[in-house]
Amino acid sequence: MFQKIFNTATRKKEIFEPIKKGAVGIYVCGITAYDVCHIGHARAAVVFDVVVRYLRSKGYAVTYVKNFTDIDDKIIDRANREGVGFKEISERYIKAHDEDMAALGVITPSVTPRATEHMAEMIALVKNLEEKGYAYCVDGDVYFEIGKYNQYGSLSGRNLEEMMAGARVDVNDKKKNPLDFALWKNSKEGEPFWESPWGKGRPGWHIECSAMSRRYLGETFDIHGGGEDLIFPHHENEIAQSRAASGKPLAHYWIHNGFVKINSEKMSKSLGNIFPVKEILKNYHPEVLRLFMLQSHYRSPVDYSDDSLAEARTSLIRCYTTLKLMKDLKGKLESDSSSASSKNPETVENYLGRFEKLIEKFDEAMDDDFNTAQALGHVFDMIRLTNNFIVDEKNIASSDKTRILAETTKVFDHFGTVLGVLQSDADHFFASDKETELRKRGLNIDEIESLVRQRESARKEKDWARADAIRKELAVLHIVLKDSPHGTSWMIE
RNA sequence: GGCGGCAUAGCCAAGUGGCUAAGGCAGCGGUCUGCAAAACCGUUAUUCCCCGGUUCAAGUCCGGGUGCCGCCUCCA
Repeated sequence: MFQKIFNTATRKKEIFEPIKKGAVGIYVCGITAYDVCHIGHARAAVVFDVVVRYLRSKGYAVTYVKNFTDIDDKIIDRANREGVGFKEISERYIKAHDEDMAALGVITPSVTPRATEHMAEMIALVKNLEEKGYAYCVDGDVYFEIGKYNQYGSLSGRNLEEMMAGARVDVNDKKKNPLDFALWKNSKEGEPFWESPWGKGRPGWHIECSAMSRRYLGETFDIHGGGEDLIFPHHENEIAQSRAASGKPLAHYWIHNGFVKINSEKMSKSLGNIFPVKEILKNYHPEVLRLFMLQSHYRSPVDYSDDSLAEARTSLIRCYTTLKLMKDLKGKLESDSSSASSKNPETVENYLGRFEKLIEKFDEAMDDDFNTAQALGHVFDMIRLTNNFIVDEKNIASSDKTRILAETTKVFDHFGTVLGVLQSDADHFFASDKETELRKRGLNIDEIESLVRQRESARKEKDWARADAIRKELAVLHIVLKDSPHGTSWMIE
C-alpha cells in the first residue's frame, strides 16, 4: 500500500514518494522556549511522533528534526521581567519541554537544533539572500523583499493583493512593503546580540528554520510539519527565503495539525484557559491524553474537556483490562502441562487469520493520511476479538493458546508501538491509575482497603447484607469492587 | 473585508460515488455472578444541517441557504 499524505501546499491527499528511497527527512517547527508546554504543544508533538513512528514501522529510515527557538522577543521579555539572562529562560523551558515530552512518550527527534547554535548558518543564508537581491538592509535590520519573489503566498493560498487589502499588517516605515519580513534584527540597547555584516543583531524568527533544515536535511527534503497556525506567515516566509536562496523547493509535503479547543473555546491567554501538560498529567495517565488526541483525525480540531478525557480514560481501561487478561492467561499457561487438543482446530486458524487481517486494516488506515481514528477502530476490534478468545479459551489446547497469545502480543505491540499507547505493563497501568484517581479525589487508600477487608470477611461468613452494605458505601465514593475466586480487587470509576 | 474549514446517533468520532453508515462513551435486554464488576451476546442513525441539481447510484460531487469555527497580528 502507498502512504498517502494530505499536502497543505496542494490541499490534496497525495501519494508519498520520498526523495531517497527508503529514507525520510522531516522537519517540524518546535517550541519557542519562553513558557511551559500546553496541551496544544502536546498535540503537535504527539501527531508528528505518530507520523514518525508509523513511517519507521514501514521500514523508512527517518531523520526527524525538531528545533528549539531559543532567542526571540518573548524570551527576552520574560528574561527582562525576571531580571535574568535570556539563556536562563530558554534553558529552563527547554528542560521543561523535554520532561513533558518524555512523560507523554514522545520519542526524541533525531536532531533537536537550537537557533543560537546556528548563527553562522543563518548569517550566511541572509547574506546569500542579500547578494541575490532578495534582501535589503535598513539601519541594521535586514528584510526579505517579497516583491522580488514571485511565488509568495503559494502555501497559504493567498495572493499579495488580498493580503494588502487585509491591511492588518504591521506598520513599519523601514519596510518597502508592509509584508516584507525581518531576516535579521538590529539589537536594541541591552539586548542579546551576535556580530554580523549588518552590525550587532539577532535573527528574525523565520530564518532559523530555513538555516537548520538546510543544514540537517538539505536544500529540499520530504516533509515539513507544524501547527496549522504556522502556515501563515511562518511557513510561507520559510519557503520564500529558502526557495529564493537555493532556487529549489523547500519541502515536498507540508503537514499541519489542527488546534486544541478548550470546552469549545479557543485556547488563549486572555481567556485564561491554557492547560499546561504538567497539570493535565497530574490528573490523567499520559496515554489517556494520547488516546484522546488520536481518536480524532490530526487535521480536525479537538475539543478538550474534563469529560472527554474521562471518556478516553474509560476506553484506555478497556484496553488494559484485556492486556491484563492476556497477562494472567500467559501466567497460567506457563504452569500448565495439559496436552488436550482443541475442540475446534479451525477456530484457532480463524483467530490467527483475523489478527492478521486487523494488522492489515490498521496499516491501511495509517497509510491513508495517518488516520489514527480509524486505526483505533481496528485496535478496539482487536480488543473484542482477544476478549472472545479469552472467553473461548477453555475449548482450546494449551499449545494453541500459547500460539494465539504470542500472536495477540505481536499485534498489540505493533499497534502500541505506532500509536505510543499500551506501552505499560497492565498491572503498572492500573496501579498508576489508582494512585492518580485517589489523589485527584482526595481518597484515603487505607480506609478503602480496610472496608474491602471487612467485606471479605463478611462474604466468607456469607453475610451478604453486610457485604452489600459495604459495596454500597464504597460505590458512593465511585469505587467499584470486583470479586474473584482469588479475592476482591477494586478500582475507581 | 479577504482566505479556509466544519455540520454524521444522547455525547465523542471515522467514512468523500456503490455490499448491512467503523470505533469509543453512555443506555437498554440477556449470559455469567450470592449480589455486583469485568467480559461476552443482542440492541440503540430507514439515515448523514436544509433546499435544489448531476448520476443507474450521493453522507460522499455541483449550486444555493442556514449555523459554527479558524487564519489574515506572537501562537502548536
